[in-house]
Amino acid sequence: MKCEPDAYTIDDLARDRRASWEGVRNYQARNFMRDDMQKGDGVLFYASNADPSGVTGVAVIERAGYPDHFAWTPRHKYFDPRSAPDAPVWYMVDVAFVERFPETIALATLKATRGLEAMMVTQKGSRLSVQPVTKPEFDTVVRLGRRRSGS
DNA sequence: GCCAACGTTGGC
DNA sequence: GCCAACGTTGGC
Repeated sequence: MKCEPDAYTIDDLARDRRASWEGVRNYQARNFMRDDMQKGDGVLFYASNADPSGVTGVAVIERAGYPDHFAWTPRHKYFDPRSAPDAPVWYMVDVAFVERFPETIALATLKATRGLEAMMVTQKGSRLSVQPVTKPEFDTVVRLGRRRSGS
């Protein structure tokens, strides 16, 4: 799951311990949250538009997809008149903090790592803010994150 | 700040 | 339903 550091970081999540992931306004990303993400699923926290951009830590799905009520909150920045309580258009999940990597695993590192060639985020033009990750990919990235800590 | 890639909108 | 115009994302 991607987020720009200006908006939210893994450190923010470490402090808050839990956060709702509202504001996703892309249908494909919504479908992943609404249909596929289950409580207990691992999450790679990705800082986009960062220096460097990359995976900064791990979270876990704390609550599976549910309607993004900010979409029907007038004057909220995520308001969308197409969505309504009886016919929600947008969905969100809740995530909980798991761990923060000592160093960002930069996108360039992900691209250079064997086993991540097919990972969505390493593909050109990969803009989706919520992307599926396979178990082997997840494990490979977590291993990278921990290796850099010397642990 | 540039700009390629991509998604969405809307005229026809 | 096509597709040009436009807006956004996000790496660099």
